[in-house]
Amino acid sequence: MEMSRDLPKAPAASIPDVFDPTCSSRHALELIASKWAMLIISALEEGPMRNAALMRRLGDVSQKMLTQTLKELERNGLVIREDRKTVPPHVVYSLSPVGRSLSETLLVLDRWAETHFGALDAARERYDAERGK
Amino acid sequence: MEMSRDLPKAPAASIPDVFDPTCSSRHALELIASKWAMLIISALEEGPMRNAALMRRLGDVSQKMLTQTLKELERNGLVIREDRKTVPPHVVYSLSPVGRSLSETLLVLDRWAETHFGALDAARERYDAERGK
DNA sequence: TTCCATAGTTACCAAAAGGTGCGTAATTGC
DNA sequence: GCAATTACGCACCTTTTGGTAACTATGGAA
Repeated sequence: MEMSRDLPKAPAASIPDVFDPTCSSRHALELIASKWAMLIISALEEGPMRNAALMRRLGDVSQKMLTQTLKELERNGLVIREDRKTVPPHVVYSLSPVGRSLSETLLVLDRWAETHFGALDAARERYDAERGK
Repeated sequence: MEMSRDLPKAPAASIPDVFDPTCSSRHALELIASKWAMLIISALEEGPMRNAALMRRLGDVSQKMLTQTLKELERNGLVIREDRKTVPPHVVYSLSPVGRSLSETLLVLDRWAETHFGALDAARERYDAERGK
């Protein structure tokens, strides 16, 4: 426990702040600021799922993006990947506790989208009508 | 109020569902699933701001992306742009009521990121250590 | 006269996101 | 022997995102 006498540059164990570009909470935000990450987390909130089930639930995700996004979420500890190492493959994805804490907020966001998308559509139409086509 | 006798194709005024690729609530989600949109909305929650103030608050956004993102948010009715048409220019951005309803949820997300980014960092380090670096 | 300030725009470029299609492994059922 | 199954990996391509730098307008200050 170093008691350094002067901390000329250190931001004093700086308070976490998403507005601080050097704070890695930014990275956390950018991780979920992705088209598929949000939906995958929300989907897994309904329970553990296999690859094919997730594809069906998300509707139009490509195999590549699903795998890729799941890998990133697993890497960051939000999703748990259980590979039963059988042939044919049997892999089950589920939320970690941290992932579950996030899914609650994301479901609120989903509900916001489902509630207000009409207002957005209307605003967009109005904007495009008067301003540029 | 047309009482059509049969609706063979119409999804019965389908319940809004972010998992439905044809539901424009998807578009609403994707709008905010952007690095800067989330932060801009959160920043404007602190009050109306001018271009320069937003740049300072966000720390590392480029002028181009700030303008571009603000324009999209304005187009979708989340942000209000007030141009006083003076020289030098004086433009004030603020949240619309719909934008404000969103910002509440986004602030929860910000706080989630600020709370859990440490866990994500640790998980990432572990993952990279054992699996491919 | 020349410079500054503000909030842009535009052209140009690099990087990342995202899609399609093909190959793969080992076991089960035909 | 042969096909189907499942969850990928890889190569190739297009689109979107994002960054830098240069240019714009105009009234007031130096």
